[in-house]
Amino acid sequence: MTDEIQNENEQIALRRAKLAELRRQGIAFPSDFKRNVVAGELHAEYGDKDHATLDANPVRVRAAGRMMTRRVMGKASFCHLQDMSGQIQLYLQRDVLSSKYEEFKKWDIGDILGAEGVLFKTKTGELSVKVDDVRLLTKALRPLPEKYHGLTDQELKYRQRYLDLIMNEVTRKTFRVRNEVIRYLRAFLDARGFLEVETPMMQAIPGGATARPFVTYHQALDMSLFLRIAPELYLKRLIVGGFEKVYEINRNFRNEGLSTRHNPEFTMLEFYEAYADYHDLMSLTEEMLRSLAQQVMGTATVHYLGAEYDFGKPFARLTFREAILKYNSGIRPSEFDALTSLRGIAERLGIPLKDTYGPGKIQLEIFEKTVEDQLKDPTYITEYPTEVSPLARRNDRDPTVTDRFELFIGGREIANGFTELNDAEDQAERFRKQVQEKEAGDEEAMHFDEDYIRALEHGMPPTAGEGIGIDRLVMLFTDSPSIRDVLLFPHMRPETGREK
RNA sequence: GGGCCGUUAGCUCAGUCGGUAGAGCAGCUGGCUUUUAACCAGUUGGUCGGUGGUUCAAGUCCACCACGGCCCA
Repeated sequence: MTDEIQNENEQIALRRAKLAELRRQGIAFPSDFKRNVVAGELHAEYGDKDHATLDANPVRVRAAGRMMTRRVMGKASFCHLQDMSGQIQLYLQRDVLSSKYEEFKKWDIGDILGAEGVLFKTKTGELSVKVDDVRLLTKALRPLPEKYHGLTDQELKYRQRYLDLIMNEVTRKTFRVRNEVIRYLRAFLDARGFLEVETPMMQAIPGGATARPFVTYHQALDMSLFLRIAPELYLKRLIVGGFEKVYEINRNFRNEGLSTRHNPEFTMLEFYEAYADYHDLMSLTEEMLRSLAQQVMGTATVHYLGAEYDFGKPFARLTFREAILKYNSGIRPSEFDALTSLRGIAERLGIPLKDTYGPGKIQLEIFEKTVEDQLKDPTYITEYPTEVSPLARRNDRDPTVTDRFELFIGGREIANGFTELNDAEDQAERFRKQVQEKEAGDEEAMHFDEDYIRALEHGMPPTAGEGIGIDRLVMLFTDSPSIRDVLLFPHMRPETGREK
């Protein structure tokens, strides 16, 4: 503690001294100031009133917020208060405030103030409060970043998000949009009779996706538990139970590397509808995203990293096979299915393969390497190989592919959906195959979930289900290059004694 | 995991050929009763990310490490 104080810079030391004086006076952290307006309301209601009108009809207001700027001109001063809705300027005069004006001059940028007065317009036409009473509500001990450039250091923006939020309107906007996106998706599904549910985040058997899970430990039960990689198998148990339309918006956890597109915890929307198939979900998703863009952006055209995506047009549709052949002129249709020719293609493309890979897995690797990032405009890819779709229903015409689709926008996977596999015996067979792959060393392969098979044996109606990555969707709608920009507190490595 | 770039005052950034650290904002002192990147005058503030090395001398050159950014796998 002593060390900390000695190491602190002089600005902090000075602010601590000012706080100590407030404590002596017994007015350090008051809680009784009640505001009756926020800045945004004032601008909306009185922003267009002229000076004479405001003078003739005085409007008394009590506002509170963080002091962001300050201009002291001897016997009068201006400052801006910032609250959740915006900023309002205060005008303070010594002749009006007397000793409180001298107090005000000791306060610092970053302090939280409460002020009372009447609205007026300055010479330059800015709506302001002519203050006749003002109090310091919270002393800030640390100085804010520079007023003009603000906080621009990416690392500080992520690690000290509170500062980023204080200083950057763009950041505040991003997280408001995130909230709007989620609210809209809820409303969209609620309006169509879907029931929002919550299923376990800690699971004894992680399932519903191919990914490496985090492991945690339950003391009382003396057992390992996994943080979920997907809610899928629980949501389908609810379909078996008769909740025929369900959805969940919640966190998934995957034990993989960090990148501009991956955070260890991320938010997914998953929804399931009985008596629907994957074609129904493609239509529903298209409608959902089109109206979401319209609602959140006010237009169906989304601008992302310099490109433009029109959600108003019908989304393109290609089968998985068509897509690979379209973007690989060197691959002949006759080479597409046989393991040996596929291995040759992968080798030419420099894709490392494991012995356990079947044709479907190799096709998927080729797809990810050569097709995915070219799918800029909203595009559905359908009929993924059965080998890499262990929870999806087989296609009636071709059992080596499934009734599945993924949606790509801007070269990134946004959604993944399929007609669910409701054949308990086929599902058990697929699980056994996954277990074999796990035993062969694939840490992402699935476990055998006996209770899930038992649930299917009770009969699950024909059902379609889908997952939509909320973070990636929000990245699109906020023009954010990194997933970290749309997570309030993205995962960062510890600072390790570099505290500033 | 690999490559490239970055880390200097609270914040935003300069720093030449290796010669002992600079600006703007913020802060402090004084002036200023409609300012708004307020203005005018003066002024404080540094473990140059860390450790080691080369050198008479390192913010600067070298090695390793930490954290971050971008690209690739």
